[in-house]
Amino acid sequence: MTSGVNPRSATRPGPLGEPKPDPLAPLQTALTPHAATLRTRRGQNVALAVDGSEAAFIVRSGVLTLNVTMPGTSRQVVAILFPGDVVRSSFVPREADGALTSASAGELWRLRWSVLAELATRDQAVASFLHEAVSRQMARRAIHIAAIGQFNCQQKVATFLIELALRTGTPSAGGGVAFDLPLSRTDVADYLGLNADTLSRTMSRLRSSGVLTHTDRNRAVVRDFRALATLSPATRSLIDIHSEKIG
Amino acid sequence: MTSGVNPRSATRPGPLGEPKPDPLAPLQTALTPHAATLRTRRGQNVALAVDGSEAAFIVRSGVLTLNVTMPGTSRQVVAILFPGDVVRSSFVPREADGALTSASAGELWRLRWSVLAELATRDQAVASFLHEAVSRQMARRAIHIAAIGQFNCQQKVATFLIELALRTGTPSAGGGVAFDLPLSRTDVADYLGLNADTLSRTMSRLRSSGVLTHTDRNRAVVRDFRALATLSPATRSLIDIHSEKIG
DNA sequence: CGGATTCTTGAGCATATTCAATTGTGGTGG
DNA sequence: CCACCACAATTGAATATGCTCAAGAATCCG
Repeated sequence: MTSGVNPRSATRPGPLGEPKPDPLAPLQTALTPHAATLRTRRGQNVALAVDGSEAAFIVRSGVLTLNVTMPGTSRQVVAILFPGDVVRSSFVPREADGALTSASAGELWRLRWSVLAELATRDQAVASFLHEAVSRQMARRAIHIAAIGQFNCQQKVATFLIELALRTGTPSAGGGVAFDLPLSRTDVADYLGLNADTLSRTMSRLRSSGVLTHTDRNRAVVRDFRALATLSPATRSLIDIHSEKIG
Repeated sequence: MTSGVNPRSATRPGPLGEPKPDPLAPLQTALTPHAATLRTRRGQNVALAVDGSEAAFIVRSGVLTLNVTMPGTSRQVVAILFPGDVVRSSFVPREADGALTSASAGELWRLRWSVLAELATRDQAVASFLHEAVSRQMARRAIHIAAIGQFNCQQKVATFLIELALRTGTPSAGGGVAFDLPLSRTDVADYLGLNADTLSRTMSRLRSSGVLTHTDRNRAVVRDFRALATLSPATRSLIDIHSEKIG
């Protein structure tokens, strides 16, 4: 059974092939004694609170989505979470039907927030990691908000593809970039504030214009990264954020 | 000169009139020795970095907007900042033309981030304040993202009005809620991912349907809060977030 | 009071949505 | 191995919602 689950997700090679060290390695000894390790499968939901009290989650591997559904509207994917990202239960407003959903097989650390906060007061590395993780996520959300609010359909899709290509892409034959699409069309549409039908149409247009190729339903190859890059107003910001994450 | 500047902004009475204690009072002695106090006027821009190094800003009074402009698109207001909110330079991605703009007269504390981070390691109250401030903001952004991504025009406008009414509203004669509109139509439109014309039209419709009244360009009265509340899918979440902020 | 903004409003238009039909995929069991 | 089913994705035609552009009204500020 090789389908669905991406065997590379645990080791996660860097963008365009550069190997990436695990940024959580230094924290492992500090955190693991207090953290529960959760293994998730595609589609699995993770409860946002541990018996009523606030929890913190640290993504070890895989991809998750943080979702919110306001009454009477369809779901909104508030953020796509990658390894190194941190979520607190309180990041999701109450009465908003929040959910943390695994998009691929992966691993999570879960701690009570009170415990993690306590650890942060003792261990400066933990405190600093938390601050930086949250700060990175704020910057990404700023891009996301700008994309949802100001971009047209094609720009939104291009932005999403570039985001993924930079995160999990590897060079493919012919100068392209290949990467997994851990999210379903519906997930992506809910992330971008688009209709799934419209999204599908837009991706088809990208495919027929030669920018994109699908080897598989869950895998894409960007044949012409340059062309794609010019389609998204956020390209420069995304590249910048991504290179920071490494250095 | 009473115009534009809201004389209440310094003391800031709570929602619907309950007096609200200054949540920053306990931190005053810890922070003020290291913070520069900036007084802003409506329309003023605040530089996001202090001579090249990362800065942190804590809103004392007034209202600010955090803006981002991707090349080739119009501006997006990423967040509206109220007293108690914290912003780091790194919350804005590079290459995104970030700006921190004052929407009303107000006061800011500015520190180098390195200094604030250092203070947080010594003083647990500071650390805890930072974590909670960021967490609150994450939750608000989740609502904002859901609003931009999923709501229609009327729902977006209703959501915005409720947000402001809960924040800065005071009961007015006849059971309504009166509050300042510190943002221009264009600002609000950029916040909601709408066209300014469309926004104006929508507010006119609310006005002619009796929900809303304008005494002044920068001041609004919600005559029927219930009716407005039913127009926004995020009402319950907003109320919840707002009541948390007090308790 | 006058000039410059900002806001409002209308008419026509464009983009994305809706709804429905069709095709494609992955998984299951014969 | 194939047939089948359920689900996801694609595609088309009609529609709706919000946008553009332009003109006029209101308000701000010197």
